[in-house]
Amino acid sequence: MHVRDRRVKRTQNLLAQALLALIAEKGYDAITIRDITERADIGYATFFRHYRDKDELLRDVADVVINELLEILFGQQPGQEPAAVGQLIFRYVADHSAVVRVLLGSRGPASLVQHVIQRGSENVLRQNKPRPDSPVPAEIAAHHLVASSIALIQWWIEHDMPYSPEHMGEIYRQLIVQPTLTSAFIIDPA
Amino acid sequence: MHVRDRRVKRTQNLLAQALLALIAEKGYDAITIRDITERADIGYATFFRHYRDKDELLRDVADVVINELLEILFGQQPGQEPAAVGQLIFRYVADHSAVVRVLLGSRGPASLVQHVIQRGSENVLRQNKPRPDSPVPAEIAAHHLVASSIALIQWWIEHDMPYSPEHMGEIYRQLIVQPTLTSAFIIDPA
DNA sequence: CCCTTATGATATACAATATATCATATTATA
DNA sequence: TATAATATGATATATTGTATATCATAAGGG
Repeated sequence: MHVRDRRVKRTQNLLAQALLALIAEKGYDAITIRDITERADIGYATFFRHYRDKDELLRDVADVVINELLEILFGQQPGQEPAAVGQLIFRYVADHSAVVRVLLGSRGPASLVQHVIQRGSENVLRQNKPRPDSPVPAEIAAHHLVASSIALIQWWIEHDMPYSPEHMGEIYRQLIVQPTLTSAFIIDPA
Repeated sequence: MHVRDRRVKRTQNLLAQALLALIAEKGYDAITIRDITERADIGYATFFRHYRDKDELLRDVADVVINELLEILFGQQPGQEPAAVGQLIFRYVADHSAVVRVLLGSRGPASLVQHVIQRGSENVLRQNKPRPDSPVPAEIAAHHLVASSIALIQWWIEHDMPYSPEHMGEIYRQLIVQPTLTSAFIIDPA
């Protein structure tokens, strides 16, 4: 197992941190590559030795967070208490609000949110059994579940988290999880 | 009432049509202002006599469609059949799929979708009476209703509309309208 | 019909991307 | 620790796209 050159790791870390800080400051679109390299105190040309463009760096940064969140959401036993899962989500978001705000917020690129929805839907479909007689196709239900979860998180973050994670978990259950599960999936109790 | 100079109207129309065509072809971000003016067969500098930048032109174009859609959704009597409203939405989308695909699709900018959600939520709140004892705040319910409607439309469009508007209307009712209304609003029958 | 104004064509300043080169410093590893 | 490999910094440069200014011409309004 090769440990990559420390210089590379250092550079990429500095670039990632610089990008996150800058998105929070002025939004993704307004950032130039020179902004990033100056903030990271890295030579301008060095950026292109690691990433083709801004988007590639962002994807790299985002993957870490996305995998972490998906792990929390789907890394556990299926058939778990839906309310408990909701609390877990909003606790995680609260604990990582700086980064999540950047990645899911309106200041980040839309493509990222689409990517998260894509990966989340696949997980939902993998872990839930569709109800055969439902007029709501499982694919749509999964997409709805994930997309509206993200929308709810976005609302919460953009309004500076005015309700507790517990409260949001309950809202999440009532507005999203319960209706989706009952109308499109078979609920298997533990 | 002043009728604006015909030349202005003509130029802005040409720019709008060019933008829509180009977004469909290669996505919003990839478009340059020179692309637009060449497609519209308009002088490059002329663009800036009408719009500050690409985004301003897009907003101008989008407002027409957004107002039309909101008119359909909320211009009618409240307490209407939810299923009927759902069908209206998906019929409208089907009839204007080229433009809607551009405006709500992944190739357009995220800010537009946020704007639609914002305006839609305000309308929902204005036309529905919140249930006082609900753990789900009306503001969140309204946001959820609109945001997940748009997500559903996006799914439908991006999958080339595999189900009929009637079927989508039923899915819409079951997955979104019914749960949202029952958990956060007072349903008043006609 | 005449005056106003929108447009086209063109030039130019400027900002940002993307690549190339070469000397230097850092790292891996034998 | 010595040596070879390579990542980095600094710099130059080509390219692309934005944004503004100017002036002659054409189109439209009253």
